Amino acid sequence: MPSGRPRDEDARIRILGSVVELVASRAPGQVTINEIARAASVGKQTIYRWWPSKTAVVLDALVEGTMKATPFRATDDIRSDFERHLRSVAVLFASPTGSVIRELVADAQSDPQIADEFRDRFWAPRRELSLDRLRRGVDLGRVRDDLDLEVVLDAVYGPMWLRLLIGHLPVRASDATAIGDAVWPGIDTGGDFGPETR
Amino acid sequence: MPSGRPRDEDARIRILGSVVELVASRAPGQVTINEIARAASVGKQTIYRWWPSKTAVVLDALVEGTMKATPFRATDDIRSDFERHLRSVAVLFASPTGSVIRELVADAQSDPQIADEFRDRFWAPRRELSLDRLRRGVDLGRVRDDLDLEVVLDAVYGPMWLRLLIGHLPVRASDATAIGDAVWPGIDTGGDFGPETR
Amino acid sequence: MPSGRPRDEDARIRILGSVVELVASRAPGQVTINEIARAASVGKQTIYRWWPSKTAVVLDALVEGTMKATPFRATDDIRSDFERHLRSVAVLFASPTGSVIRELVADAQSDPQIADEFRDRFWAPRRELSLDRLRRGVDLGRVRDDLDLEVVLDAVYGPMWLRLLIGHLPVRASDATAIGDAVWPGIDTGGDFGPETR
Amino acid sequence: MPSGRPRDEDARIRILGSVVELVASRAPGQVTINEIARAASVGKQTIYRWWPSKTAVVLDALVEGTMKATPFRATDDIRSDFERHLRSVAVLFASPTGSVIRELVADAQSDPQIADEFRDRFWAPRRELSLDRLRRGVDLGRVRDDLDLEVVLDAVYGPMWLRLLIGHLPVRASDATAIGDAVWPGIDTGGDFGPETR
DNA sequence: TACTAAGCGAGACGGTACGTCAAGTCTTTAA
DNA sequence: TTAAAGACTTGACGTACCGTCTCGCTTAGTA
Repeated sequence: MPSGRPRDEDARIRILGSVVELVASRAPGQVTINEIARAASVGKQTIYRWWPSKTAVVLDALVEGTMKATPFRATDDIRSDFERHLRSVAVLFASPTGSVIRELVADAQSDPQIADEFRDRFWAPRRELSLDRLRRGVDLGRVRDDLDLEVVLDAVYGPMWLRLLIGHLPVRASDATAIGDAVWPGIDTGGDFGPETR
Repeated sequence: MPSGRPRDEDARIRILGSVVELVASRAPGQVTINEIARAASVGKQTIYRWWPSKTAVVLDALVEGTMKATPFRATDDIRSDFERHLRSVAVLFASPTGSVIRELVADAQSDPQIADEFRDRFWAPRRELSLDRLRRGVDLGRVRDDLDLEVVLDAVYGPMWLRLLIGHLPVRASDATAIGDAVWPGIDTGGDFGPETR
Repeated sequence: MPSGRPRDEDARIRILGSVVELVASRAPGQVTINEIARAASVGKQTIYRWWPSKTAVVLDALVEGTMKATPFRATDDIRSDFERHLRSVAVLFASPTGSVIRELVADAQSDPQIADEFRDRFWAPRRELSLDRLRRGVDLGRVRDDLDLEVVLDAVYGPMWLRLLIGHLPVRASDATAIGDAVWPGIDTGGDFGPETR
Repeated sequence: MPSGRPRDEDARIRILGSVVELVASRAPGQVTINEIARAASVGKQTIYRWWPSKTAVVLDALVEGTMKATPFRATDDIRSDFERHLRSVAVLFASPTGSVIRELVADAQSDPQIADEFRDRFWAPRRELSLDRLRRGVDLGRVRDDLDLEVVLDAVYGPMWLRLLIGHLPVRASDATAIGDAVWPGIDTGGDFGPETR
């Protein structure tokens, strides 16, 4: 039985909220721990008690805030499911959360531990969902079964991620269709199974 | 006619060399200007005299060091040209230069000016070459003409870049073929024009 | 031959000056390094580059500022020399420097190294002068030669120091005479040698 | 009639005991409230419920622990009484309590309130006893009646206090005699009244 | 051959944020 | 209501880098 004052759950929420707010309000990487603490009306020590670094807080804020932001609709029209998902990814990337992700990927370059956690807690769960959907397509006989599915996913989501991180082009929900147009014909079996047909 | 002592070209070379060496030797983003200066046996001021910031040095080191590292072979077998190029990209990303690129993309997230310069000096020139190759394919009638070519390029190079930046999978030259297998069938016109045929 | 930018002597002077000013302006021990740095228009690092701790700065400020504040007049009238010296000590203790000394003695209680330095650099030189004067009195046959001179000095200066540190009574220059009246008759040989006589 | 759980008297004793123990075991001023609480197996709040600050606890520990440690023998041999007292003071200063006193005097330099309390509760009661003894000597005609008795006491006890606080010489019981030798001849009336004579 | 102008290595400078530490307060459960 | 436990806010600490500055010295071109 734990004794002593329990962790202040409200403080935790205020901290994560302030992180998203601050990261979105300026260039990522320009947010300081002091600012977060002040914005959340919290002592710096309270942050360091529960997170090992600023980036760890940002990661928590990201994971917590986007757990259900990009759901996958599961129909038998796999391509359509993906395009729909791509659209929700685009919306997410264009939102303040997009800045949080950029900040995090940047920090992950210099901290392998953050990189691991980012992949485990943010990337992998989403990836798994996409992979499931793709495998379902293979099972249905609508997606080729001779492909490296990891490569397929990288090709499908690559455009969105690259534009977020490189910035050579804007991230637009409307590109979801263009991605489908470019990638899907090479992916599907070409069979005519009704709703899958185009 | 300029008087005074001329710029020490050797110092410039030592600086750019030390940058690559140091960035490769540890987690990117952990390299300090002081270390670079010390490693290059150079005063810090000499760096700031010629570059506005540490990241600018890194960018120069990158541009200088990769000017000819990923050449594009130009044949009429477009797919083959791309796969060959992808292989050279993989080799580059796996080399110390890969770390330099990661460092730079990380820094670009927080500094729009760096982002601009990175795109102008590193990304765009390569992109242009790829785009030219792709347009040539369209002209030859071997690549579909109804596609958003930017999206196609993002899909083709996305896997390599994503693996470099996210690290969910290793960057391997052998994946070049898998990328071709997954993406190309949706790109080409399916016509039988000889060398292009598969 | 030293290379690099030389130490900024003006900064050193500003720092020591600000220390005295700040220590005098409030309760000793309430002065922070940040305040000193700000008041001296100096980076905190500049302080830490040259002194290991705040207290070391305070000690330097004290030693530097009082090197000649309490001179000893050397006549053959030993008692008179001491009373004069006691008066200058009282004046020193009542000045801002008094606060600096209190701060320093306080810090010395918790840091043996500071205590050593304080004794070596502030206490001992003054003590030596007093001891010399007293020995001269012995040589002249006007001060008893059967006494522990260290004890005598502690008894002579004890009242001033105790009042500075304990604060049970004010430090007044006029007490110099009272101290002479109380202690001297037990110290001198009682002989009548002219100016020494009372 | 008070309800609720009664104050734990044992906790109070454990706290004061731990303070003395801890202050003696390291450089004074390095003891934290957390350590005291832990050593006394007590919650920090229990300390703050009964004392306003850490230093107040230390003061209580001092006053409580030394209430009868330096008694004054009252005979008609005033000098002898003082020397005996000086010896007990030396013993006290050399004991763990000496460290407590040093800590307290140090803290008193930066906190006038602590300084007041220290003087009221520790210094003044002892001082009053000494003063009484000295006045008795005046009444007996064995101590000069033309002296500032406060100055006399500062001169008599100064050596012990100075050595405790400055540390230029050790505090030794044997110095009590040397102090008597140096100071007393100037204090007494020189008359031959039997036991007082030397 | 001197003089002038700029570059050079070195390292101190003012400044900002960091992550740690202790003080004193608050909030829980148990007695 | 008090106690132990321990989380809380606050604010100073000492460190690390940044980008700028100043020193003595070097390396050209100009006079």
